[in-house]
Amino acid sequence: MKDDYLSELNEPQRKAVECTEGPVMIIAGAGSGKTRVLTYRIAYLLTHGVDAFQIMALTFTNKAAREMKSRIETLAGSEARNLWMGTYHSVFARLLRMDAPRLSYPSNFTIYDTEDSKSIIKSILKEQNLSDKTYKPSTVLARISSAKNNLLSWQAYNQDSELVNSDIQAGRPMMGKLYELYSKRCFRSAAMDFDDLLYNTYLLLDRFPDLLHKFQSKFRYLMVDEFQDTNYLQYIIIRRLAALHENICVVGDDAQSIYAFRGANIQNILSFGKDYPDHKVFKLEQNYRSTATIVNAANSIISQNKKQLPKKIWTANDEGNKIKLLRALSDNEEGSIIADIIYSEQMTHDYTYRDFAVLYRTNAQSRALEEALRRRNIAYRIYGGLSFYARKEIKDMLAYFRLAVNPHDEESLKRIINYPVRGIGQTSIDRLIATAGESEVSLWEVICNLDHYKSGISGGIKTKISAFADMIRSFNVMLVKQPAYELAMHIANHSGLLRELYHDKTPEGISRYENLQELLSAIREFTETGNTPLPGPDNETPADDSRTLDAFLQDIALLTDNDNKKEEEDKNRVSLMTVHMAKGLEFKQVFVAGLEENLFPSQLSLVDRDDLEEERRLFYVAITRAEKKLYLSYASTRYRWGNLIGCEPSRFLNEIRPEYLDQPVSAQFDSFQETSHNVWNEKAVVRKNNFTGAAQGRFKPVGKTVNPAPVNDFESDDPRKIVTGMEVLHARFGKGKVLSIEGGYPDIKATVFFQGHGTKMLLLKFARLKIV
DNA sequence: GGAGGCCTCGGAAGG
DNA sequence: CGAGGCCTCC
Repeated sequence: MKDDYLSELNEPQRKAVECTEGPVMIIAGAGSGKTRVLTYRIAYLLTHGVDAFQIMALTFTNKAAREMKSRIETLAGSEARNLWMGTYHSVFARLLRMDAPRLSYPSNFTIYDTEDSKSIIKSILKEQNLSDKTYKPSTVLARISSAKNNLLSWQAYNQDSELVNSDIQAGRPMMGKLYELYSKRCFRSAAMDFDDLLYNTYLLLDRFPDLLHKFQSKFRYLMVDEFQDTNYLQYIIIRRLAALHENICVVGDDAQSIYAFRGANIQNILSFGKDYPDHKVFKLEQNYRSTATIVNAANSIISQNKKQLPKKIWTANDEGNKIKLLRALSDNEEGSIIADIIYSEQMTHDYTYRDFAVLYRTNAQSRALEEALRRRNIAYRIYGGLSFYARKEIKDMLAYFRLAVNPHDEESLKRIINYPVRGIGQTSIDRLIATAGESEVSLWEVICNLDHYKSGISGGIKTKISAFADMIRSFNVMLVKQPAYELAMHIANHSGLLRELYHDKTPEGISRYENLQELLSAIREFTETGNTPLPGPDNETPADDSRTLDAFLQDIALLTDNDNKKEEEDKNRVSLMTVHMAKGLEFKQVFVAGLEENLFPSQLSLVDRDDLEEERRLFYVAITRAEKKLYLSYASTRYRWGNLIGCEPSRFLNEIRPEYLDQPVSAQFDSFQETSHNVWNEKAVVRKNNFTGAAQGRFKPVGKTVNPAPVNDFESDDPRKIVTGMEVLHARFGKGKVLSIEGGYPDIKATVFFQGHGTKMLLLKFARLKIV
């Protein structure tokens, strides 16, 4: 009875679920029920006598972990909460919280995000008088990151003549030194960056055999999702952990590896076979998601790649519709066509907005799509963009919280020592940092002992610094006895941050204040219910420890995506996102926009064969998101950094066998049927706008204006009325004069007279007009 | 300390 | 073109 759910699986899926002992590799094609197999496998272990805390399951994202965990709970009961399930970073951070003191780190170490890391590098560059042009912080960080992911400490890095020479060749001889300084600075701040969470876990297991043995015995079963996106270091760690029991199960699909540019290593799939010669392989090749046409088209594309594991994805689903090719004259028209189809599909068929997704290669493409959807009042949601916890005001508040927990955290200290303003200027801060660096102690250490360290700071400022230190210390003292919410409120009020934002009555200021309130409510909820957005297993956390601000910070440190936005996801909206973000999702109808050479595939990938193969896998991921209908669209012109450029259809379109398409791929656009939306909506630049009358001072031209010309008299502030009579410059027709207009700000359709070209209907862009 | 000017640069993105 | 960083000026 307890195994009822197994009947929902097909033969290969069931075998993969039931083969729990020994090394197992599951190759799971797109739409083959990969997540289902993984969840059922864990549920199967739980219902067959394995304790949840003996299972470690690693996922690619927090979201995947959360979803899988709740599904396991419905299958196998609340015991599932005790699983060690999460991302590599969250699971390893939890290990490190237990044993970091072995590495001379405190258990309450701070976790630095990428922004913190870059900021450290910037300040090191400044101190070392190095240019951030030759040493771009992102490049330096990437180099350090890749060193750690190849198990190279800064000492080992500097002894590796090949690396040192390649840095010298690249004109960056100081790279090794920067790695050293960066590592030391993180250590002094009692902080780890994302890579340290992996690297230090490795060190812990490598240096301390007792710990290695402890964890090896504890975790009898290991499972790894999205194995194709695992990097070398991650693989080394799980191999170590699995060495005793060798119950290791990896699940992945080489055809969907789209993160090689970030260190993911498909090679791991091959290494697995060598490292575990007696491993079993299960291939999940039946696709349940898509129509036969879509599956076949996807196969015809991916087969162009040389590097791939042999497998044959098939489906028993209906043939379905042919793939629709959409050709547009411009990026804006592409948006219009897509929006029109979405509108009519949901009107005439049994579809609703949430069934649609528009996928694109670059974020910049979203603008034209958004405008088209907005114009038709179609609700949409853009995935990606700035996450809640990345906002300035949130990071400021969190910096206070982090300092209360760990005052040595230099990045947080620098961030808020003079925010709100308390008269500690940049010069003083620089002096303090320099002093800390010379004495090799933390910034906090210097601030607490101003008279001991010779920093050259005057008495008056010393007093201010000491007052700040006293405040932080008082927060720190409250940490142990105050519940998270009360302490957070106390800090928000006594730091002056809340007051600072309360008095800012600009729209942005109000929004920032609201965001802070939202953060405080989240902490309140955490304090009252213990709920955090992160699926952290809590069985080993002492109960009295679980509602402190410290615990809250730990829970959110590794949370970056738009989580706890449950109600957002319930809304009925069209989804807009990059193909990368779409991995793991599925939609009834999918549009892939911008299928043009140099865009998808991106021009940066065309130099390198491997990059092109990854680009093709990306395309494969895009089209396999579709269940029922797939549309591929391309435009003949597109705005790129303000310039209109000509585009050709993507080579990928020609790699699809023509029988799966509704029409041949063609670069000819002449025969395209005009609709009300695609007449002449190419952008024109407004050349002239010296406003007079009522609009003067209300509308301000942003950017350069040329050739001033008289503007019609007007009474209204309505920019639509201002436009008439204006001179515009068009990419194709040159200068013209606006005769009449329709529509609304900021996109106004105008009839324009061009000498030699007659009158044309144009879309005028008013993005350059700012209301003041 | 904040607003505005000038310069640079431009792929995608989890933790 | 537009975002972000840095510099200057008030």
